[in-house]
Amino acid sequence: MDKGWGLVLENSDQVYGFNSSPRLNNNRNKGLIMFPANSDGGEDQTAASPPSDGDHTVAFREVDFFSENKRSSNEDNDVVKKEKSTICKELDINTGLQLVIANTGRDESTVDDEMSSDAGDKITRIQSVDRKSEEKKQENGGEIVPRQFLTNQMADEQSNSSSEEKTLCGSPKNNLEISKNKRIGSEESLESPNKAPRLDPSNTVEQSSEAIMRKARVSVRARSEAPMISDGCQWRKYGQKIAKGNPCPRAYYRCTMAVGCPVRKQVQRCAEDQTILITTYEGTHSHPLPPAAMAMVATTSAAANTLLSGPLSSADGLMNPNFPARTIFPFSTNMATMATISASAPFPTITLDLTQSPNPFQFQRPGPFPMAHQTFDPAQIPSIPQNFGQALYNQSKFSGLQLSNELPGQSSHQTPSFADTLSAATAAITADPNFNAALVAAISSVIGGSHPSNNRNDTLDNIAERYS
DNA sequence: CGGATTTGACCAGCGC
DNA sequence: GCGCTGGTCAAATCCG
Repeated sequence: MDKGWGLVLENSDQVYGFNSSPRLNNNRNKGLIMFPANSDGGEDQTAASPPSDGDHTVAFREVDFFSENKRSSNEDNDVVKKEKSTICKELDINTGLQLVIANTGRDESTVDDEMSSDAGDKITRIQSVDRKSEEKKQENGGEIVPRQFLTNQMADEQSNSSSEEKTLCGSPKNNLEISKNKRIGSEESLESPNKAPRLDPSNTVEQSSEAIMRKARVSVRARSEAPMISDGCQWRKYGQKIAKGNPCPRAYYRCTMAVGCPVRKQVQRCAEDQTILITTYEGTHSHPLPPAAMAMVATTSAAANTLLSGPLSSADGLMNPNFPARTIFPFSTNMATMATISASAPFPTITLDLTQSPNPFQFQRPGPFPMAHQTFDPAQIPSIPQNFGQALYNQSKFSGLQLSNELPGQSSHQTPSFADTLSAATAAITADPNFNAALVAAISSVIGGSHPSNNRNDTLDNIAERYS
């Protein structure tokens, strides 16, 4: 993984100029996005073989949602490498299970105390017991899945894990849901486009690491009539399927920026709300990326790391099993999911929900940014490399955003909450040329980006103190 | 003509 | 073992 991770501000022109492929300029594979065009828009927005947007005739302003005008720094690269290295170490011990174990342990402690009071014990057991049988036990009710929330959605997910997208769509108000993998085979099948044999537990660390990275998914939900989100990478559609429970077809794309790049993404519209486009990224690019793609890559990769970084560090204070999920995430009813770490899905998935506002992409002006009423503590999500977070933070500042970890109940006149940040980012995205930076900043917050001006640990401590 | 998309077929995992 | 489902392949087709 030689791509950069840090983000450095650059001229956004470069971003938009990246996709030079004629295809990308016409109605094919145009990743893009999300804003209904202004009345005077006039841009040709025919969707290209969208998974399901054939019915959408509205013209939209094409926007490179994730195109980024930043470059990575070597420092950030190092940081990421370190984190990956950590994962590898874990994998070295137990390649196939580590991811699940790690996530399970972390999430259960992060999410729900009632269900995870015995987190440590579970981790131990899971490590020494066949995961399949373990899951079976849990699913049979003999043992509650610790990482899941006590929500209806959770029940739904346990009974129906066929589609993470569906799950997410079905309960937009759940801000954080955590679970674990259920299927390893399918995950591993993705390891190789050519149906490579399943991973052998004795595989090299590198292989396992890659496999794990591929398992992690980052899903982005956003209202968009456009067929696909532009993220700066070049994608080639290689399949389309009608997934159960969703009349909208799911399109499969593969990164074509480099031969053999394992990154794939799925694009599908939400069954409940077809204006919501769900883009799920999976894998790690095996090639240098253009600035335009940095943001998304950094985001998804960081998110993936978040999911895969192993048992949460106690330093983060997230291991406290006494955290009532709903207390930590007292989301208001009028706000959709901000960030979701899904476990019922076949893969550990973190969902970045950008559908907060009725239609965040219809925002007319950049500021003042709308303040969300819900709060989301980024600290509840395992951290990503500090430098990365710093870079994003700096970027966010550049975009006129402020990141914070406001606690639930805290007055918004202090620093904006995560939700605020995301909302702000969303708003900025809709009207600010630097929207990319804003988005990245917001997302980075979701996935744990840190920044010096916010006392993340203090926030956690406060939470722990308040709710433990 | 080259590259991307379409789409039916195929494969593997999972549940019954 | 069989059927269902998700994911992928690859030939046919489309398009600039």
